[in-house]
Parts: sequence; C-alpha cells; structure tokens
Amino acid sequence: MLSPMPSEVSGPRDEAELLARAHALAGATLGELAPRVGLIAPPDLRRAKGFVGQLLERALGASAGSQAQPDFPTLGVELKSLPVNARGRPCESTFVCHIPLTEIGSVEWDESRVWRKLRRVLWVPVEGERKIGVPQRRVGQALLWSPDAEEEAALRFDWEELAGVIGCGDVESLTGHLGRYLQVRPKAAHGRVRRQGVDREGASLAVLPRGFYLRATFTGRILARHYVLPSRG
DNA sequence: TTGTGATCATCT
DNA sequence: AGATGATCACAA
Repeated sequence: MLSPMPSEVSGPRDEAELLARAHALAGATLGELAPRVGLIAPPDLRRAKGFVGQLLERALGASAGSQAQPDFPTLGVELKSLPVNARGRPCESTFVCHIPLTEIGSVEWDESRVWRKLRRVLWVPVEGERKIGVPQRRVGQALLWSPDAEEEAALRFDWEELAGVIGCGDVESLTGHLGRYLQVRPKAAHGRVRRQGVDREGASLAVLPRGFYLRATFTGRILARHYVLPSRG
C-alpha cells in the first residue's frame, strides 16, 4: 500500500478528538507546521492571505474545498483562525460568509448561513502582527465555542437589521458602519465584480458582492471571556 | 463563476 | 490607531 500523503489527515471523529488535535498544535510555529502538511510558509501574507487558514485545515483534517458547509460537516463545527496581537486581541475582523442577496429577505435567522456557521466554531488564535515573520508566528490555544444566549441575541439583532436593509433593496446604501458586532462589507476579487441583486422596486440589478464579517470587538470579547489575557501596563 | 481561506491598504 | 473598503489565491 502507498503511504498517505503528508497533506492528508483523516477527519476527527468527534469534538474531543478535534480539540485534542488543536491543543497539540499550541505553541508550534507556522514554519514548523507547514512542511508537516505539505505547505511552505510564505515570507508574508500579501499574496497568500488564506495561508494560515489552509494550514490549520490540513493540520486538523478539515474537509478540503470551498463548499458552503462547515469545515467539519459531520461534527457541524466551523474552523476559524484568528490573528491576534501580543495582548491576545484580534488584529482583524472575521469573514463569515457570502450574502445571498436575492434570497436573504425571505430567510429566517435560524436557517441563515450566519447562524449555521457560527453556532459552533473552533477558534484558533495565531500570532498575526506583521512585524513577526510568518514562519515564526506561533499557534495559540484553541477554543471550541458556541454563542451564549446574549451573544446569539446580539448577532441575531444585527443580522435581522442588515438582512432587512438588503431585503428592502437597499444593499447599495449599506456600509461597514452598520451593525454592532456583525457588519456587511464587500467580498470580491476586485471592485469591478458584479452579481445579481435586487433594487428597491424588486427589479434585478448588478451589484458588488458582499459578505458578513464579525467585528474584532466581538471576537475579542470571546477571547477575553474564555482566556486570561495579558493586561496593558 | 462562486464560495472558501482571509489580510492589505487607505482614509479618517 | 482603528475601521472600512479593496484585494489576493485556490478549489470545484
């Protein structure tokens, strides 16, 4: 028999195994992990923005590909890497999913893409400051998380407001300013990309694709609640 | 082409 | 400095 390729890792059977695998990565650098899964750590992320996420997917045995499903379909768990600074605070917002512009007005929160993705997430903090070379960046302790009642209510409130604006045909008036924890921002290869949307009269029109993102204030609160983080000063 | 993985780069 | 809008790579 052929031995498995280094990049092939069978998926975890349950949450406990997934969490154990994730904890085993804590403290390792990206430069150490990359060759284990058949990757090479780039000098910077300008041309490899998804590198850290891809590396963790492989290292943890997530299903490859770009399907609109959780990374661990049988477990219903979504994997998210989270770039953090020296104080353990997120450096960036977190992309959640594309927005189905022509449908979202008729979707309920409970069946929304946002809720399906965020109901169970494995957060993996990774050093994200640009002054640290990518190969030298270390993986932190993973957190298997579900939103508590307060967090879910807040996300649902934002989602319903944002989905409502889109459903009314006002997607082009939306900016990243709206939404306390969840926001809508462009999500495209470049600014000339267009996809089908709906205007205020219900007619079809071509608009810049959008995605839902979690603000860093939200993910920062999650980390702060579950970890002891260094304080400033 | 669309959705996945995100960070970059600029403006306030 | 922090946040918004713009952008990059890859898979199916």
